[in-house]
Amino acid sequence: MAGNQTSSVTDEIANILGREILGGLFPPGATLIGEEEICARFRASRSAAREAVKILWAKGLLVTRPRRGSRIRPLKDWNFLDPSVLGWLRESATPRHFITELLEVRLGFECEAAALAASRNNADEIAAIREAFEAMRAASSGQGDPVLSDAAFHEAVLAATGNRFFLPLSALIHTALQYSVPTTNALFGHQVGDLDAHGKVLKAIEAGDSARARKAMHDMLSEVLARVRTAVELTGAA
Amino acid sequence: MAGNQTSSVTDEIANILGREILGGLFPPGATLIGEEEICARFRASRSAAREAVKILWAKGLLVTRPRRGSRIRPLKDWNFLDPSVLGWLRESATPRHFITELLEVRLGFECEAAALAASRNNADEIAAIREAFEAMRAASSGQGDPVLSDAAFHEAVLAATGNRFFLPLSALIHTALQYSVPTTNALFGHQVGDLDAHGKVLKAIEAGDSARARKAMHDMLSEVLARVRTAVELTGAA
DNA sequence: ATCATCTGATTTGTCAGATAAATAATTGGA
DNA sequence: TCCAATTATTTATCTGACAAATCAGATGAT
Repeated sequence: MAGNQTSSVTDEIANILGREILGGLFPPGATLIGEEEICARFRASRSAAREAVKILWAKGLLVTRPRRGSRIRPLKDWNFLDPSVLGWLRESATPRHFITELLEVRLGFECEAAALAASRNNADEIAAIREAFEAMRAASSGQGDPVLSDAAFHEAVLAATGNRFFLPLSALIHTALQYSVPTTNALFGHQVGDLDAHGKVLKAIEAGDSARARKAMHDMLSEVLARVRTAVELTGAA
Repeated sequence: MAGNQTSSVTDEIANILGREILGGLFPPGATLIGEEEICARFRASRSAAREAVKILWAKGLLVTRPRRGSRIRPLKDWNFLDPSVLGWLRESATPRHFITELLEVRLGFECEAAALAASRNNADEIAAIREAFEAMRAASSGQGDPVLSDAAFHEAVLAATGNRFFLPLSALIHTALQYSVPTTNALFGHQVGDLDAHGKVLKAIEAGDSARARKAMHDMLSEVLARVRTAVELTGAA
């Protein structure tokens, strides 16, 4: 992910401030630095500063009012499932708690997603799951990125639900994998067992067996959770 | 919901354009009207127009590029769980499919949330669930808003998970209830049975019984789903 | 004729400065 | 001490300008 492809001034400001907010530099209830100070700090115009703050506002991180400045909102209003917010959080999160939290949520909706994908039985979308599975197999023998193919598998399952509200959760999965796959791989080597688990999910969905798909997904994620917990104990709690 | 409390120019533009995008006026791949046209249409400055577009960008609806304008992104990139996006979608959604989709997702994560809330066993947060339950009881006899107290109950469960990533889902619950409660109430009158179902969830969580909490939540949501399907059949499919 | 390159037009990105509106802080009077 | 008017500060909006990116068409070479 080297490509720091010269993002715009506005995005740069939004990213840095977002990172600082998620990192705890501006906790809920605090007030962000004012527009003028943002301009000075980033050597940018007020337009850029304002648009950056609007981005943070759009993600639920703060509210702005004349004279009062930008006040950080309570955590319950933060859009933790937003891709950018997840990214900012990832950079400052304590690994142990972070990955456990992500897996708890995945355990909730991914099992249901697998069940729905099986019941929906859409040929094209199931084919996409199969392709991602083949990519994972290739990646397990060194051909391709294991994180990306793994993420593609799970995202394909979400798409196969035919339910729009599952789609935004792919960002969470992506973040979780970026975190957990390298960690567990470093300790246990390539996860051939994980490939089998994914295969079981795929087969259950192909068979249109909702209950089996749900269980296969549940088993797989529980396994990952157990492995991560083991890894944490070995490396020491963060 | 009378309070159209004179939102800012920027918000006004973002709301209207967001509604139009979610309503299908600008489908994925299409290009939004340009900044100049936005200025003309809303009689606003370019600053306001640009900040509005930035909001839509922040929610994943579009990408902007010089000369190419704002291109609407594919559905998979839309932040369907964002409160504003949900609101815009609600205004133009076909009721039958919409409410079913929402319940499918709730069935996924709310059962897990109830189980987590039970295992976490945080006294303060469980007290909040109980309070919301009492508010529901009051609302069922005409004292207070049934939608708000119902939403408060479910949001309290999410908060009791101690997991930040469940919090943003409260917007989805709120939207779902605004939709389903009036619909089912109109057909079946006040839902006393629903109150019992909520009571079972509360008791399981208070007892710290994860499995029972999960099942109670599942039973309740399945019941709602069944009721909504019945209601749809009675009123005619949309 | 086909392709690459150059030129111009169009649209977003950024900057600068000014005025309006909202609200916190201060001040003055009763 | 308390309340009301005033002042100061911050965001909200507007205007106008230039920069940068990119598409479309013209130009030229092979």
